[in-house]
Amino acid sequence: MVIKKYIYLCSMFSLAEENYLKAIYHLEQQAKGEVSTNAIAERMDTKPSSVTDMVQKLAEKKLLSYKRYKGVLLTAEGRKTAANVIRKHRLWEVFLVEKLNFHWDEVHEIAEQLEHVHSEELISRLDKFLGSPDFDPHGDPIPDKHGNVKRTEKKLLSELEKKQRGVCVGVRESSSEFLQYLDKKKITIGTKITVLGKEFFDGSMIIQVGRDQFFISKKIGENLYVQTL
Amino acid sequence: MVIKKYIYLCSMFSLAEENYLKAIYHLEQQAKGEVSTNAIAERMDTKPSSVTDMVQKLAEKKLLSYKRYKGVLLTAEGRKTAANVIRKHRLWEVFLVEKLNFHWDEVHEIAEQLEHVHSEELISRLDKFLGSPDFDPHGDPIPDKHGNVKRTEKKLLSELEKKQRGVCVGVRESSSEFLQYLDKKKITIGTKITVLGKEFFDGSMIIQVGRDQFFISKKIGENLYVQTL
DNA sequence: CTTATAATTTAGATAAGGCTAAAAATATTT
DNA sequence: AAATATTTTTAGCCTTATCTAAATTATAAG
Repeated sequence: MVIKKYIYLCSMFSLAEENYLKAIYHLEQQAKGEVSTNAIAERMDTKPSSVTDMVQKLAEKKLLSYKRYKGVLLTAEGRKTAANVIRKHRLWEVFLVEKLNFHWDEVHEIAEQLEHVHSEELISRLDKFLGSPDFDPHGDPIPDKHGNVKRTEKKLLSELEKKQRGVCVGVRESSSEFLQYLDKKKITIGTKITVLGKEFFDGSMIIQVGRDQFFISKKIGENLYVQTL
Repeated sequence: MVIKKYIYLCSMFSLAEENYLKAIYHLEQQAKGEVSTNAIAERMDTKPSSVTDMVQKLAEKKLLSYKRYKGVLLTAEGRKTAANVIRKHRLWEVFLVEKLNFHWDEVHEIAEQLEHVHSEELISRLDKFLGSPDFDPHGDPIPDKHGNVKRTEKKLLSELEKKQRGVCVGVRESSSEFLQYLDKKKITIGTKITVLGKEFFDGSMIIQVGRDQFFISKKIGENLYVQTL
């Protein structure tokens, strides 16, 4: 019965470290370039001073590069580690939705715990059990075991087909009216959009944004860039 | 993104607390009466002084009764909490073996992590998904959601007399070495065993398993539970 | 090109959980 | 019943991950 300690000695990173790496990974994606201490603190609902401490620790472990007052960037090692946590998170989400019939908006916080269970073998078998899915229930891509993510090209929202999902990555027209419209509909960079229906004859669509579902005209769809998921 | 903290606020007990309760629960079973600080320390591979600290904390939370120098006893609340952790552990073990095709001697340490994932709904759905099993892959009973355990009339193989028969229902020691030994001898849950001979002076036995007959030492017989036929 | 503001870091503190060494209580011998 | 041995507890310290408050650096404004 000397098993408990063994587990934690073997798991290379602590829960907190994994959560920091994951947060930084996500922040690096959306805002290319160094990630600021403040941004990390905000995302993790913690204080900037705490972030500084942890970031210094992670820098010592070569998981990221850090220069004071300059922000951080994950190293290859750090990025791979983060991707692996995200891989676990998303695979568990698939499990929860596909096998345990959870609704896709109920699974996040449970997966948030499951992602920290350490066992390569477990994840390998879970992946196989689920049929090696490429996307989680929210449409986010599942990194492979090497931490590589299938990158998708950006398209116009109007190019998506029914049931496809995309993340808003930009606009083609940036008129005030259009941006105000997007604002009203709570669409911004990073917002995930699901196409629920598409009308052939006028190019209009029914889309889902967060929990809201609504109608958009062809003109809207042709002015919004998305990255398919 | 304020989810992380919520989880830990909502989970009433820490990882360490749950592990203590579980250890004390198991110790209460085998050695009726108060459980000593030392016994807990030994089982948890920690120091008696650390146990004293934690035990005082758990006593304040009314999970156990504690008088210094006298040992501890779980309260109804503490016992229920421990049983719930054990329920989760054993359900996950069933999942790992039945669904992910792990071998029964590989699942303990993974379940040791999974048991601390907090979500009543998750366990309820997992239980249903697995067909509400009554026993884990080692033959140990799975407590119900109220913490009640179905007690079975199980004996140690070593308690059987010559010519008696029994079905293997579990193991007392679940070390990897022991489980692998059983595997080599093709003994698993449900295997029928016949005692062909018993040596008084060293407690060894000759048993029949399927068509094979072989010798087992006292130590083997004292770590294998059977239900007499 | 200074000054004001915002972002970031440092210093010192806290809480959880654990450890060592020493003290105190209980058990066991003689 | 006293002496010794064992068990248990106390006291004080360590580490991790967090916080607050104060100091520092960068950035923006005048």
